[in-house]
Amino acid sequence: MTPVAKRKMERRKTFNDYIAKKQLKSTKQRDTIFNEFFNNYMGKHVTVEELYEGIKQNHPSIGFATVYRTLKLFKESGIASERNFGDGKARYEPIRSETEHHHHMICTECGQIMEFANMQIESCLLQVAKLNEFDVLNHKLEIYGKCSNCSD
Amino acid sequence: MTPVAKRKMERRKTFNDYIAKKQLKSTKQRDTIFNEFFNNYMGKHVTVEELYEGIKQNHPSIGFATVYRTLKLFKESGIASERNFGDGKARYEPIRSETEHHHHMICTECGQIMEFANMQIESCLLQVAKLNEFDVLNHKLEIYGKCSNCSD
DNA sequence: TTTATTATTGATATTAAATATCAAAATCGT
DNA sequence: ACGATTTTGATATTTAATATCAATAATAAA
Ligand SMILES: [Mn+2]
Ligand SMILES: [Mn+2]
Ligand SMILES: [Zn+2]
Ligand SMILES: [Zn+2]
Repeated sequence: MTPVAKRKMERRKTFNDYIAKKQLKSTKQRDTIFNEFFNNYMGKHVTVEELYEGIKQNHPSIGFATVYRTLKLFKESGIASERNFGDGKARYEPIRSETEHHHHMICTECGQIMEFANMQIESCLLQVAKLNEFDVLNHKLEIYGKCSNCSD
Repeated sequence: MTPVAKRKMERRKTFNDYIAKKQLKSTKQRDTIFNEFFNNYMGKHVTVEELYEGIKQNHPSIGFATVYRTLKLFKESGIASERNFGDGKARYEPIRSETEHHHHMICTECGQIMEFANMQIESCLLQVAKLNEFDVLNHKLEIYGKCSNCSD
């Protein structure tokens, strides 16, 4: 089994476990949204509206509210992250592995989003928090500017 | 003259210059809001609503829209920063010096906001950007978690 | 100082994203 | 299959941000 396929199963299990733990129900809609999101938006940062429009193509009966609620569920269960890049719309992205962690550079010109990770920044940050006796739950680092295409 | 008083004059000049350059007008309301904001909210992160409520005490005729627009003007002229800490409300803070730059740790329990600066993080960040040929305009780093009071 | 021009103000309306409501439908343990 | 519980999709509500506009104020010109 490829690592991608393995991760796919893990994610499914995590979600199913969450559903079970919270005494929620498995539904066709949740399945559909799960598949659409994790098959078509890997490495993307999609808004609720965008995902809804995408799903509507093949599943016209699924409502916006259900997509909205299901993405929230993905977030709560730890298989997706919510992001906010300052345009007033929440974005969601699949979490690629249990341990991965990254930040973003957002081109203010063309909207392109680039990802990066940096161990040194992460450890500096934890050190700062420790120094201030601050118990870190999560953090975000965003760089805004122009990508190489747009800064010519 | 104390450094604080000096900075006060600089800020006033920066704002006046901006007003002049953009062919805007000096008004009593802008003066009032300027004084309230820079006298009472140094080191704070105030929402438009909060500042408006504060000003209303002594200046009941000043409207919300004017406070809103004036804070935007402060931002545009470079004497205030707009911040967004994930509660859906924009916050504004006076810029304390031409060169200062800092980030935030936000307690998700009590809402306390702590500031910090870290040169190492800043240089790592610029290095990452350079590597990706990304032209940095600005960036933000926020740490969410529990402050020492709240994590007992 | 009066007048003309242009910008500002404050009240109110609009927008847009997030979230709440609710009756009908679906799920699931028995 | 039944009954309890949750979900769904349509729609309504909320809220912060922003737009509109007639009355007013600030500045420039005469
Ligand atoms: Mn990402
Ligand atoms: Mn600050
Ligand atoms: Zn770009
Ligand atoms: Zn706290």
